[in-house]
Amino acid sequence: MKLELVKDGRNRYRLKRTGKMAVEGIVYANEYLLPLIRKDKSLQQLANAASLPGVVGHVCGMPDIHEGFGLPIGGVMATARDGVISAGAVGMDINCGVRLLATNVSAADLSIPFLRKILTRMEEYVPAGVGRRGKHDFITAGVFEEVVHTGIKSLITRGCGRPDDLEKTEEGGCLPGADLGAVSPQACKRGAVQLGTLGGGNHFIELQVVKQVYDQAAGQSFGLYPGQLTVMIHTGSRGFGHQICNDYSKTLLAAARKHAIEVPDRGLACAPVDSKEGRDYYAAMACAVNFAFANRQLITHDVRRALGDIFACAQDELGLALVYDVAHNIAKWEAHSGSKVLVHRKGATRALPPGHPENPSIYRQTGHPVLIPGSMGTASYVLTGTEKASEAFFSANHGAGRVLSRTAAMKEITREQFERSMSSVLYNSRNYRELLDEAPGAYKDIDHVVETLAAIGMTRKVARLEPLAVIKGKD
DNA sequence: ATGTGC
Repeated sequence: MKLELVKDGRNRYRLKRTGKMAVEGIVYANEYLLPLIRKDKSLQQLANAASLPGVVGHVCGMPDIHEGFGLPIGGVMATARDGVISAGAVGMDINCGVRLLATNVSAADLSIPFLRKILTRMEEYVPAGVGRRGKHDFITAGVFEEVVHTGIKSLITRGCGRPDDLEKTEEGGCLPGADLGAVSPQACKRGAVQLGTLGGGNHFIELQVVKQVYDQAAGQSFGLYPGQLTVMIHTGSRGFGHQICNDYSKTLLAAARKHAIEVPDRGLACAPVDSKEGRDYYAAMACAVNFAFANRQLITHDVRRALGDIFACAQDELGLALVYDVAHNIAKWEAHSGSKVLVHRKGATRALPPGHPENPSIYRQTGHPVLIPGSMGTASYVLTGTEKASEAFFSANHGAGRVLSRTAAMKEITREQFERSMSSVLYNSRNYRELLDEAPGAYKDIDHVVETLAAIGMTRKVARLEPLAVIKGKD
């Protein structure tokens, strides 16, 4: 199948309908990003998604798009009530997402040894790395079950958080419709012991400094100002979501066959939204979504404790207010152009415009914060959405996006390149090879990625954050 | 992303 990508305005391309595509694709890229996007199977994967039953509007590729399992990472696909739901279009790490905490501390006052002390204490409190288990004894099987059904509220009522954390989390930290009855015993077994752990790969806890505020009003509303120390947390649903995605990829493949749905790629295995298999996947996915919100909540609690310890003061003297928490691997029912559609975002962030009723009331005027983590040596951004993003179901990119696979990064990036790219950032590893697959050189240029949408008014830049010190999971 | 495994 020959794919045709036609430029249609600045930084915007239409992927024309061909073969079995029911809708067109839209891809956002500038001149630097477009050749990178053409290098892998992203466009073919978008075209595959466009052929699924009940897909509506456009399938969209964000500027950080790259090849994934089924739907590309950086992809958005919406389906109607009579359409399908796909686990591969949500991703392996269900509700992978980002949180930002704002301190009232000036970053310039912090010495390198002091930052190192904070890193060490955070590492003590938050287990990091593949397969690690959580340290909080109160997370019994009963609490786990409560958490997956009620999200972050159950942790906040147990003293692991503040009341205002609730309204500063997407969906209030709980996606409705979760049912642990739809989750395999194996997934429960993995999940119950992993709450409050960081994981590996691109997950991190990072100390940052607000380098620039572009939008004073939004910056003020979000509590951000130049020179301020912030903490960013990037993690997801760990082995729990991973197991659910694997389990349901098989279930949904069989279901597609049963319902006579032609699946263009097993990564896009799917079932009708309104079938037993479709409803079960949604109920299981919602469990993993709530687990991931709770995971970031518990890590937030541990980060607040760690900073309180090292600064030797009460936590709230340091501020440490939650700015916001966004999901970037999720499927949700949302109203778009007057009808409810199931928006699958995989490596894409919801970005509601100012005034949109789904914004939390404290951010109604500005639009909620959209958090975009860079790679570990590069800047992160805080953005807001705009009305112009409606064609993308109010979505923005989710990060920088890979440009080298993990294996390619291990082969191609030298020690000198790694050390140069990390020269101004503290990190928690003695051996650079442990972090090579996450080197800044393995990622696209975050400034290009963010600018691609900002330049055409699909997002507005609010603040740029630069890394000071980072904890990554190591094996 | 992930006990990196059908």
